[in-house]
Amino acid sequence: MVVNELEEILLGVAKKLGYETDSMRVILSNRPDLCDYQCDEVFKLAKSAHKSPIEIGESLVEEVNKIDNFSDYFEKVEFVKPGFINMVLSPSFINKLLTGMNDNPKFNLSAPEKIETVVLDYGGPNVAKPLHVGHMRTAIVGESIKRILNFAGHKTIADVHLGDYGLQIGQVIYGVQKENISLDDLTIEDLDRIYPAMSALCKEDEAVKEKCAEITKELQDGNLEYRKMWKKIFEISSEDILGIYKYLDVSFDLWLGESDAYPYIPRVEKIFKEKDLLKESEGAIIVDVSKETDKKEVPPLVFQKSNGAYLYATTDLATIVQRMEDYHPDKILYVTDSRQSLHFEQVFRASDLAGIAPYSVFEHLGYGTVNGSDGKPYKTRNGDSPKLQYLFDQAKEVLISKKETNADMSNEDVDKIVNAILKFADLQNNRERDYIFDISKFSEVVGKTGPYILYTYLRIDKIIQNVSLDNHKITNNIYNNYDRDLRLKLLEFPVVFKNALEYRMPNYLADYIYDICVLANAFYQNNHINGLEEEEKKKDWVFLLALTNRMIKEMLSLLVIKIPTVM
RNA sequence: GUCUCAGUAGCUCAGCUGGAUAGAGCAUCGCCCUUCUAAGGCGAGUGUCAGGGGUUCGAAUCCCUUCUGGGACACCA
Repeated sequence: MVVNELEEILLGVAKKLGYETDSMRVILSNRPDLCDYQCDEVFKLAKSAHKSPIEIGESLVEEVNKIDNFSDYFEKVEFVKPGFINMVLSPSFINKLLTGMNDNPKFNLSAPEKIETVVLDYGGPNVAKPLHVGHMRTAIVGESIKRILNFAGHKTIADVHLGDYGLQIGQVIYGVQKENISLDDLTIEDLDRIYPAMSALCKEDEAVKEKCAEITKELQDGNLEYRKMWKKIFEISSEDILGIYKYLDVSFDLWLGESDAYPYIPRVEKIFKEKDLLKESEGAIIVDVSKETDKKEVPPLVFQKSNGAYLYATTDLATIVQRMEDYHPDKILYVTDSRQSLHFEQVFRASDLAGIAPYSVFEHLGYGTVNGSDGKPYKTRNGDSPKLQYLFDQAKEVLISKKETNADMSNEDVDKIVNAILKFADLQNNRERDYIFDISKFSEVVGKTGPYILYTYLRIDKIIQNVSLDNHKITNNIYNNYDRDLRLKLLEFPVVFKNALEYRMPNYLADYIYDICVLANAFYQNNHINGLEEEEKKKDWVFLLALTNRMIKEMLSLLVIKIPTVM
């Protein structure tokens, strides 16, 4: 990639001059009026060499200007006080890199040093409760990170990890019994109603809470009647969940859940017992996961409740055993609400203590709490959060009302655009931040939105459709600043992607796609291609736009967004 | 109480692995459709980057501290 090549040149020069350094870090210019790329290492060299940065910078720049193939890389390299090396790339360098990107299915992205097997745990819907906005977040962020990992060349295994065996099931079973609904008549609407009601009731009534816990425990112990009810609830919910994931184009390799971890619990118990890690405390079995170095108090992990039932932490540990045995992953990533960070800290530590999987295998990728426009968190347990389906319907309605012709679009295209609206609105947020959910913002179709990206793609597509490139090799020319800006932006891809991958931040890609689209819009509106008589220029530009669109399409797919046929 | 995350333009946010003049979208106000799709483009204005200290040649970014708000803190997930 660009920065590597530039770094190599500068490092070579620095070493030739006898400066002791092993890296000359080059970054994208933050003063595009002055240069394309900059290097700020002069300050550090000055410190270690006990010389003035000006002296060092000027000597470096002088030497760079003397290299044989200078014009293969640069148009200009200059030193600017107090210590910046400013580089302007030559057209031939830019175009050489673009050609390389065009010839490479991954746009010159280098292969990973080690191909890792990564298990991703996202989605995590509770059977028994309707999917709400928070579930879209985990599904989309998780799916996007999965696709980013795959694009980078890693191997992924995505597990939906259904919440299908915890207390919430006990609550729903209790509710179904209480309302005396026969299993054959049970519907998703019943579940939507019963879960929030029972959840609220448990908070008020201790006796009901105990009863629900009791049911949960008996279900886990194999009570046939409860087992039958569980199966039915599971089936109804799964159908609903599958439908929504299908709509969102989110898919999983494994459709497992907490219940599938149960067979592994005896083994987990044995491992912990052998290491003498299980302690009794207040009737419950716990694992002490605190460390002396802890700044805060880390409470023990509750392995088994005093009534004998198992909890989230135990099934998570059992799931880790299962995953290590079946897939030997290098990493296990969990995409959940960041409020669960303490829980995962406990589980990761317990796993490490017991030698199931070392702490370094795990990453908890937390995302911000879903808040309302008033800044307060949605109380999902009380059913206050809007259902996901409502969100889809709302976005669709706004979309259709936006343009008369939209009513004539195929359902398929409408769905793709609705997906683009929601996902781009979601993924352009930094996933770690709290998430203000505002339905009008999530139905927005103008500005920095999914539709803007799709619109740009389709316009470009229309322009390039009629020109055949016949293996055209771009010339050494760059024709104007609109043109140059777009070319330079495309070169940033490997760095942007690398950051998105390393930090697991899809919003880096979202921002980047948007930047490309802004420049592409400016480019084609100021440079008419159709009717151009200069054949080479025309083909150069079509080449550029074709590459732009290929990249947009590929990156949209990393954001789980598909392109419609028309808009 | 302890820990933790945040506070950036009127609103919603990006930037935070330290760099030169802090960026987008929305909203507001102009201009551009007989011209490859106006869901677009061009132009205009707005900031004590919560306050205070520190480290550094250089801080929105790192450290300390105060204020404000969110969240977590063993038998929920």
